[in-house]
Amino acid sequence: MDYTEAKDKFISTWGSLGSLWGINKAMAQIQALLFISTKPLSMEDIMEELKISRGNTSMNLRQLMDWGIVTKVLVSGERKEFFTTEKDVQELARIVAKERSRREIRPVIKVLEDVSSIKDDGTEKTKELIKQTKALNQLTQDLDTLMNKMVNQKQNWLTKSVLKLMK
Amino acid sequence: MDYTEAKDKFISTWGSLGSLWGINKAMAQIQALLFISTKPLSMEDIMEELKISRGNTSMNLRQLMDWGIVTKVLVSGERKEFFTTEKDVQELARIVAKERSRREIRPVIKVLEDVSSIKDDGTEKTKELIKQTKALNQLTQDLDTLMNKMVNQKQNWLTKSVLKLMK
DNA sequence: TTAAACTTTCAATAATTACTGAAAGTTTAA
DNA sequence: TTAAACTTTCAGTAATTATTGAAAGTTTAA
Repeated sequence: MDYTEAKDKFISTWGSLGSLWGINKAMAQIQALLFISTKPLSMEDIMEELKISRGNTSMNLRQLMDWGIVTKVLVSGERKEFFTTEKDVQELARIVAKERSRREIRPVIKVLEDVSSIKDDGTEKTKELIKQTKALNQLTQDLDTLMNKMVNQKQNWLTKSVLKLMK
Repeated sequence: MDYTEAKDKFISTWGSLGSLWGINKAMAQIQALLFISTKPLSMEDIMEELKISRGNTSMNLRQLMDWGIVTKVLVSGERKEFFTTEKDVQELARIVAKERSRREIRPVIKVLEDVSSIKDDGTEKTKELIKQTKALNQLTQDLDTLMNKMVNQKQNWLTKSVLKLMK
């Protein structure tokens, strides 16, 4: 496997994987491209490399910036904008974990809290609904807490977490 | 909020959340319905409650069974099939974690291994590709290991994990 | 200023994914 | 057996989501 083949394989795999970490294909592919690039890329560069339109590139770069994964960089002497992504995988994972917690997990916890706190009218089905959504709420909150704890250990969070759990 | 409203809210929220844990809407809604039901439900029951077709119900139940989340139960005196889901949230989370590891994470690790082991031709871009995919591979494997460790603590895995990480 | 160089927006369209319903398949009771 | 009761399959269709490209918007250099 040569460079080009490996690069394409990485970008397309990472792209189709986007759904796993909650973003769309183009977004994931742009991030992948920047991730293995040795220097910041312009919109033209990205469009050409991934064969996607200007509009698509613009919208997805914006989203990546909203996530805090990609940043604009100024290249002196150049008028157009250039982009880079966070290059440290652990920092990247931290950002993704925090964003997903904020965007997806918290809102769910809110709904589970509302649903699980309806009035118990004494019927079996109401009791079951309350019991099960309470359990789900507890689990979701615990997982969210756990994730945030891991991710807030800053340096080498993963290694530290693995070590602690080995005991 | 009364029972029906709470139930509908739970089912629809859980359904739109399916993507978070990697399954489609109908699949997640069926699981949600079974999760708060006090007794096993037939295909008819599910179709009627969720207003979905027979075909859709059949296909999604099958998938839920493939995941190991839903099981057929025999109700004596009844000819048709009835279904229940795992009712324990922790066990449910363990199943989902294991399945996602098997279905999604392992295949990615495979690709990352292939890509990161291409021959270093000395160019900067090849070095960068190798370096970055190696880092990603390491991270992915560590997270997978961590997840499996947590989940294999069987009883009260979440609580135990949280406690260990608190230190 | 203004016009060239660049970016963003968004309506139209394409691609993907999910769903339906009827026909084919299977099981069971008589 | 057979026919009623049930489940599965899958081609066609609907719903959703992603993408394009051109017009509108913005910035900068002269």
